[in-house]
Amino acid sequence: MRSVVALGPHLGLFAPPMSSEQRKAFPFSEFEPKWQDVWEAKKAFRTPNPGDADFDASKPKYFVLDMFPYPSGAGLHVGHPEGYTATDIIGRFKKMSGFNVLHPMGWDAFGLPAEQYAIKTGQHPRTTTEQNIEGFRGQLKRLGFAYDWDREVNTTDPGYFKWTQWIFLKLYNSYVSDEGKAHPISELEAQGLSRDEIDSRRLAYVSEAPVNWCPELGTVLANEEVQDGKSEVGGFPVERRPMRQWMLRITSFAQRLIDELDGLDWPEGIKMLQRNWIGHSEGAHVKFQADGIDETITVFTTRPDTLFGATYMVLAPEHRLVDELVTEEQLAAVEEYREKTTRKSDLERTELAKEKSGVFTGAFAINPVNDEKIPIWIADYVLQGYGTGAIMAVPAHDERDHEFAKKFSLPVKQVVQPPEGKEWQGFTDHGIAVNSGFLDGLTTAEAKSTITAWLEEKSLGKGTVNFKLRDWLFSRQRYWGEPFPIVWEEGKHRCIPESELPLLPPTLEDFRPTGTPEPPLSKATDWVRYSDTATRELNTMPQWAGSCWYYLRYCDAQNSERFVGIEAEKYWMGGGKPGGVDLYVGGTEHAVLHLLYARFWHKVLFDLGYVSTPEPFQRLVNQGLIMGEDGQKMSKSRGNVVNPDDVVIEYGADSLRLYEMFMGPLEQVKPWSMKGVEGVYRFLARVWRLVMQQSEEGEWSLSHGLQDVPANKQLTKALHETIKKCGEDIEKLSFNTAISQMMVCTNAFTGAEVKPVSAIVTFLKVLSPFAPHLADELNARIAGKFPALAVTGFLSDTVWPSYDPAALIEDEIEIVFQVNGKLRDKVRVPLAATKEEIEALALASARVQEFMEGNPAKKVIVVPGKLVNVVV
RNA sequence: GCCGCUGUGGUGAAAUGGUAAACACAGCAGACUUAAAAUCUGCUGGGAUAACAUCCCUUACCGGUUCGAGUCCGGUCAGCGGCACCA
Repeated sequence: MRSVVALGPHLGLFAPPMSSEQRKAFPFSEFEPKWQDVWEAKKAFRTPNPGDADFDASKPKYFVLDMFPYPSGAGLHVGHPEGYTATDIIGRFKKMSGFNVLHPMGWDAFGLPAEQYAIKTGQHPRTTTEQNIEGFRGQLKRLGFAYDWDREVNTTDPGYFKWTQWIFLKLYNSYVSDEGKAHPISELEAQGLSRDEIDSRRLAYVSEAPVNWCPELGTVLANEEVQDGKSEVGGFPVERRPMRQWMLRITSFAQRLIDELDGLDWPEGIKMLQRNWIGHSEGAHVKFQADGIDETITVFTTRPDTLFGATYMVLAPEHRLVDELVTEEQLAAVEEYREKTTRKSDLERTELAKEKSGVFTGAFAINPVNDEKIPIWIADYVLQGYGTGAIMAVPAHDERDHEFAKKFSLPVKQVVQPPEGKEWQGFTDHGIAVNSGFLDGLTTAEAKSTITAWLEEKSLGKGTVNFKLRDWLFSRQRYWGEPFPIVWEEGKHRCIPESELPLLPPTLEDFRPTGTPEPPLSKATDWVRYSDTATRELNTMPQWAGSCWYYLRYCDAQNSERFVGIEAEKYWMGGGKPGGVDLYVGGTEHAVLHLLYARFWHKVLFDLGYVSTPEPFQRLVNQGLIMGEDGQKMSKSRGNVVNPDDVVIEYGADSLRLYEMFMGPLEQVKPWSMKGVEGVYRFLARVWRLVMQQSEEGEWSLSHGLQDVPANKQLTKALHETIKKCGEDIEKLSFNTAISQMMVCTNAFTGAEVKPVSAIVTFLKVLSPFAPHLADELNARIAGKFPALAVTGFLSDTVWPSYDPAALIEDEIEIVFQVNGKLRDKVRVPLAATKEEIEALALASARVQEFMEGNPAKKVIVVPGKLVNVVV
């Protein structure tokens, strides 16, 4: 360190520090902002809609979507441009290939972080949100993305959330029919159903169920937002308490949300995550008569075939029948246990999962299949929220029940015969029913259907499908979100008329949480008062609301009459496939939450006839996380965060774009490398020098090597291979291999003395989706001297070049000779050589004969154009 | 524990069942330069050998299918991600 300091002044004396301009291998910092300005001024990426004068209805559409960002104060992260560059390349490529391309951008700007930042800094969230959006937009513009900024959406804009509220009204005023489709609630009114009956069927309804209350954040959270008993945002403890909340009946769509994944081009892994999350599980409800009192307890089981082995029953501590069942002697113990479990957070419950706990209620139930009296226990390993909150315990064939029975010395009775050599205790797989009366000898599958039919016949139970998915807790006690278009009067809710939308949040000086479950909107006393007798709903919607339908708004972002114009929606979301968006790129972190919620809303809108497809997103691709240079996840605390702005200043936007795509497959997790950025930067500089040359004084001018001559055979081949491979690779989102092909092509041209102009212009067209600034700049420079050979206007408006298959064919090809599958010799043969000729050549090869060691060829495999394998 | 994904040079990676390691990074050598940077050229998986000749080995590990396997099938191990008392 000391020597460097000491050297400083010396270097200063003999070598005055070069300006950074001179050190640059090509003047990207001059032309990149210039092109960005020109594109913006000329609206190069404006996308006309059906009905617009310049709309060409004969072209097919391509809707390519990014998961829109949450504009934080920290600004863009290198992870953002990864997906955005991928969609930008695809979008530009599709546009050049004759599609009308919709490639928009917007802001998911409501939500907790903005509100908390505002609280911390004392600014209004509207102010900080606007600042953050400014910052993000500026950063994105400096990367040269081909967005149609006229379609920008912002979830916090009243012109946007008016329609979020409008969709909520649709949910509020809809129910799900027996066929599982959403219908207007007016149908129920026409049937003369009572107010209470109607309210109990709305897709948006009020519930008093226990919810996840986070005192630190001052809000309730959805199950999906709670991880291990802590809030996903901030990691604060979450406790369960009953509160009056708005819920959305997503469970009514559970089966469709599973089934309709089939028609989507999504990664199997993501489909699996959604299926698991929804958690379809087939089984049966079984009714047990309580002994001595007039109550039945219904349990859910996936193994009705083991009913004969049920030796006790367990209810969740919160089960509504516990009070009725508990006996005098057990009352104190039960009370104590329930007290203890409700105090426990979810975190503690799972942490203590290793050790089973529970208490006997003193009551008994009758096993309907054999009239045995079995004890009823309560235990926290049975969850109130799943199934019926009660189980029949079959300790012989269920691990949890087995553990519990051992701890409390409850009887264990075998009812399934495992295959030879397996212990029956704790055997949970399928086998043969034993000790089970009329089920004996049946396989598990047969026993299941037999007992289910028996139960149904006797009205003791029935086959059921149960889901893990719960209804969606849709209200939050915070300020920075969409207010509900709902008012309360005499304890009843009703919606406000659509004409009163958008319902703006009140202007509040103090929007901090109240510290109680009372939402901050309660502080706006004037706003709260809707009429003399009615007050407004005080909760706001969760952040997910705005992102549930933003892709629809992009289709027609300025429409003030409708959430999206009918024609615009039909065109951009249509196309004959289940999903409307042709390509959706984003991170895996949204695999269950956003993607499930958006699908749910979309299906409701579809059923009600507002959109034309049953699914929102046809093809989904998850980009992989970009790790820090140290291979660790990027984070401020590790100090390994790469700021895209710094990369743009040092190497330019094209280098950043190209590097992000060259790192490796889009979907893969991969570490950042500044050396890698330098590598693609050097590649772009080589492309620059194909066209430009530098004088001694450092002035750039058009290269003398550029000449209006046809490319020779070798260069033509390299060029056409590049056109072909890049086109195919872009479709496959295999950008890294497309870029390496462009490098191969560039290396070939660099080696050539004379640079044929029109071939280079064609190459620039291929390069332009990846490095649009450089490509447009070089094309414009070429146009100065060769106006007839260069593209007029922007390369993004030109047509993607086609390749000539004939140019790819070589006169001679290399054939590999193998003996017993091992490479022994290679020869070049004319392309026209026949199979027989090649085989003869192989057998005549000295090397081949040497390794045949005088043995006769048992078999000769000839793969034309590839190889000959001689088997001896 | 269950489910999913991934294992290839020093590194990021590439390879319709057909020449493993394209393209890049790092490294080494050379050209240019007073010198350096930049640029250009060449070499660069491991081993045997006097050898730029030649041979052997090599895609986490074990086995199978095949004329031929990084690729297909079965098993094992490791890493990453998700779910986790879901009855």
